[in-house]
Amino acid sequence: MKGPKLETLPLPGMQDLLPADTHAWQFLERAFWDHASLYGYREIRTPILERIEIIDRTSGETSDIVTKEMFDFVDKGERTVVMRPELTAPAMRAVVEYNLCPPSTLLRLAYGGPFFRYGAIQKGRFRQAHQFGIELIGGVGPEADAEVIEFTVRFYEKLGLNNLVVLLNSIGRAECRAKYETVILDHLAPWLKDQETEVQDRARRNPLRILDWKEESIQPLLQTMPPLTDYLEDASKARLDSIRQFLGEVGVAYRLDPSLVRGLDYYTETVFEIQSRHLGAQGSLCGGGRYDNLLAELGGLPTPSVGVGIGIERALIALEAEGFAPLAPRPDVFVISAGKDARDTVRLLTSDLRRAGVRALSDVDGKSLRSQMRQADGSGATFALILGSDELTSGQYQVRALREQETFTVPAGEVVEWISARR
RNA sequence: ACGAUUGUAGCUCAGUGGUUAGAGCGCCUGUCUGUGGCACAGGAGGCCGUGGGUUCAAUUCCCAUCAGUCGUCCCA
Repeated sequence: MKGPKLETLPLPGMQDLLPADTHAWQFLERAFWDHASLYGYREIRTPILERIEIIDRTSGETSDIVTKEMFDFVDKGERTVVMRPELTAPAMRAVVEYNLCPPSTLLRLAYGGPFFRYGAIQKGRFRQAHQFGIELIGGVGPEADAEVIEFTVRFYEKLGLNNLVVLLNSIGRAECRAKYETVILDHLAPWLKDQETEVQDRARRNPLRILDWKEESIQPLLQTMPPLTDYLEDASKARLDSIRQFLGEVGVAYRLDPSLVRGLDYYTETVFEIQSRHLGAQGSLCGGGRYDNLLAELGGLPTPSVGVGIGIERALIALEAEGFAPLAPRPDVFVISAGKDARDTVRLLTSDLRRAGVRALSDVDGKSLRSQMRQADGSGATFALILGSDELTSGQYQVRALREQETFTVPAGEVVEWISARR
């Protein structure tokens, strides 16, 4: 029943995480959840599939993510569904549905999981990627923005990531942004006239994103354009100033970047991003900001909120560049049978050791003593416990300390405790 | 989407228009009747990414395709 050879590679942009990789992931996951609990953030888990409207309405119909990077399809119930391209909107959908954040309350949510974007693939960019995130929902004050930013910076500090740059900006509230967008278009009108219609469309669809454009010919114009800061409402300016003050007070370094905008349309006022010098083109490790209108967009009560998404793959790439190499857990003992007589005892003793909380391995194939010693060595076990007919009759077991190359004799009845104490 | 580059052993990579395609590392067995790393010897393991074309002959040359990597765009 052998057909043509199956393609066993994962789909483009998808990754298998092998045992050699998952240890670093587990390390990162533990670090994140420890950190989240320190700040009082509690986990929420939502489905990977979402109704497409949830994403359309929130991410912005003009964003790249919605227009060309959606993993969407029609399910058997003829619903158009999408593999979530980010985690904030789904979490907020749940907040609305279960009214998790009634008026005048504060809600701290954390999450971690996969998201999907059908985009180009390169270093640090996948079609299935993973992120952690937190959302501080119902927080109006600039303290909320500062808390989320500091949370993120401290998380990276704990991981041992240095060489980070925190970029900070305010893109204002909707009214102010609308005003500024006409300023942008006016300023660029002479230049835009000579561009292809595709470029003109792109500009009109979302003028703010022009700040981000990398085209050479537009750079001089961007230089002379009045900054968005000039058009911010007083309240937005005051918020930005307070955030800067709060970050300064706790020693979080940042850089104001007036050209920082985000790819998702739901942000208001505060936006920030943290970059690593290690990643080059994909320098952004995480991105976040304030989204005061998102809950209302989803049909909930207007609820000011701020959050961040932290890319797991990118954190790992940055960690690796810093020389981070997590140690795989090693067995405490490898139990070896010298000759067939001891196999039963080996099996039972291994079971006893494990039940006592000792990481114990043994051979399952009746291999030679030498082979078992090699397995023990290769496993990185601290001890090799050797059982043969001599040991069975004398009741004195031999325990070999593989690193120290010393052999101890331990009475059979005490061997579990002996190893347990020394592992 | 576009551009560059690469697909040969489990891994890293040589190599050739012509019989059985190689190395290092790793793996297995033995030298060593009950003690690992070191050394030595032996061994297993390849539709040379896939499909087509040129040719007496293709892993090698050509085309296509799929996939990886890197970059542009954008982002986590």
